Amino acid sequence: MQKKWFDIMEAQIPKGQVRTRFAPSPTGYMHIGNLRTALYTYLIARKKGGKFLLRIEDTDQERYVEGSVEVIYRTLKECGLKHDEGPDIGGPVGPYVQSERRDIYRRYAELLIEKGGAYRCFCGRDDKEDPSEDTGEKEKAIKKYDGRCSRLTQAEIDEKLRMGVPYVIRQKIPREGSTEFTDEVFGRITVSNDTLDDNVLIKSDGLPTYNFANVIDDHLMGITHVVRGSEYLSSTPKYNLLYKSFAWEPPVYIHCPPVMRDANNKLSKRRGDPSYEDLTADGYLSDAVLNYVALLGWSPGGEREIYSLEELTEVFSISGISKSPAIFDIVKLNHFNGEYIKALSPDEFHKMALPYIERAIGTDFDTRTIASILQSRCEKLTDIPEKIEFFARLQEYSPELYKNKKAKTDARISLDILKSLLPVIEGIEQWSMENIHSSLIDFAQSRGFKNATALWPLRISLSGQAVTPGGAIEICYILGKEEAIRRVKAGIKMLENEI
RNA sequence: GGCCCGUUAGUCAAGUGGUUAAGACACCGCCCUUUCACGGCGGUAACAUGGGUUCGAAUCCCGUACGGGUCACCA
Repeated sequence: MQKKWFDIMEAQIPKGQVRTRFAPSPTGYMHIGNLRTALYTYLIARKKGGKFLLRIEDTDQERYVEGSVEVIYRTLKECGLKHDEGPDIGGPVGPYVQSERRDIYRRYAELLIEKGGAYRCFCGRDDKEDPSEDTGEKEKAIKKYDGRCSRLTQAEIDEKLRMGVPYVIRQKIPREGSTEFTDEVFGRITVSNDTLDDNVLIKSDGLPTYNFANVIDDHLMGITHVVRGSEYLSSTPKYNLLYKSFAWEPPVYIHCPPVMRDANNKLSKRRGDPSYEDLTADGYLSDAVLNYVALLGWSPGGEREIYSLEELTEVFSISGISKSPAIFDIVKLNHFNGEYIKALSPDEFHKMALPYIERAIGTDFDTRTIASILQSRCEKLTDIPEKIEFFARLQEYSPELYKNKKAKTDARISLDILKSLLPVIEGIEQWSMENIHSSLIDFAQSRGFKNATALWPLRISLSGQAVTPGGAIEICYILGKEEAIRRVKAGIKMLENEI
């Protein structure tokens, strides 16, 4: 008894395990919404002890962008979304790149024709409209394909085939009845079949459309849970009809609402919204981005917000996914990032901050001390340069800065303090944080000043700015004795001229 | 336009017939502090709307408004 080719294919499908897939198109960058889809997909697989696969959907050769597959690999890796099967690591149901599965789609399309779920269409491109450009108040598509080729006789078909008339393969949608399915997020959805079109399954270039490739691959790869954006919600009935024609079991569907830039528009790279790599380039930590993104459209239910990937795996549940769109709020991401930065060990933070520190002020400073005063004060790594610039270069500043209500200082008091502070600083033998600290605090006490009163003018003279990372003592230490003295003297001179 | 879906503070959101309607970000105030920040404490602020059902509705039903998705040889 000879086995049919499709029996052989079927036999390879892994059974009895949860299998999910992230299936991006290689368009050049990782969209935030895509990253979130990848995360949820990963989480569902891990939570149920299943497999998470990566599949590249490159059936549209016009949109293919060179190098974008690498972007996908890199992003998944940086985020810790490790896939179990994929183009780079292989697996039992490869190939994992759609353009390499051409023959498979072709054979299944023909099988579908035999089963009566599809037909060849010789009509040629009907040049409907170019949907990429809005022609104002365009007539909305009432133009459904009328299905005329589905009524061709076998003789007519053979004739056209013999003459080499180019064709596509279209899905044959029942004209009557309705199709329904249950989405884990949106619930039961029913649509009338007459709203569905006989869509193209195999294009004239021989490659499948998403509509087809997706179904074939998900089935052949044993995908049990399909996670994707809600834009696919309305075409899902067509996919289910395909499953039905093949007599295959449809997967569990999990459609996610879009991530928005504002109330009316999706996040859009074209309109300047950041992608994942824009964010990391801008000083955001992968873990923070991932944590924030997890909470955009999903909630664990409690009050906690900070979760590592591992913890997310524990608490994630499909029922926590929201039906309504969520607006991406960079301000809240900043907060998350700040929290992640604070949670870093001093060593880790120093390592991450070092390039930014060196770029801003060179290599002549005690970068560990600088990092230590920076860590609780920045939300992004890119905040660093502007905060520490003054260490390298004291900018001109206004004597007004010496006046401070809370510290109870003005120019005159400041001048007095600076003058008496100068010998104190000059007298510090061992230039250590402890010594500077005790000398300065002793000075304030012996003169009966509040610490703030004594240290405000000092910090101004050292930094030339009202807001600095760290206080006078840290800044003194970092600048070094010689430079500190030089700046104090400059401050004195300035105040003398002022008064 | 047809079909599908959604709507709790500025934003993310909890909430599944009875709550003083959580929490977080942002904002404001106070405290702490060598500034800012961190931290602590407190505050402003929400159930789109109209009808039902019910002793009782943010929660259930219907309508309205607003918003989104989709209607490709794109995914």
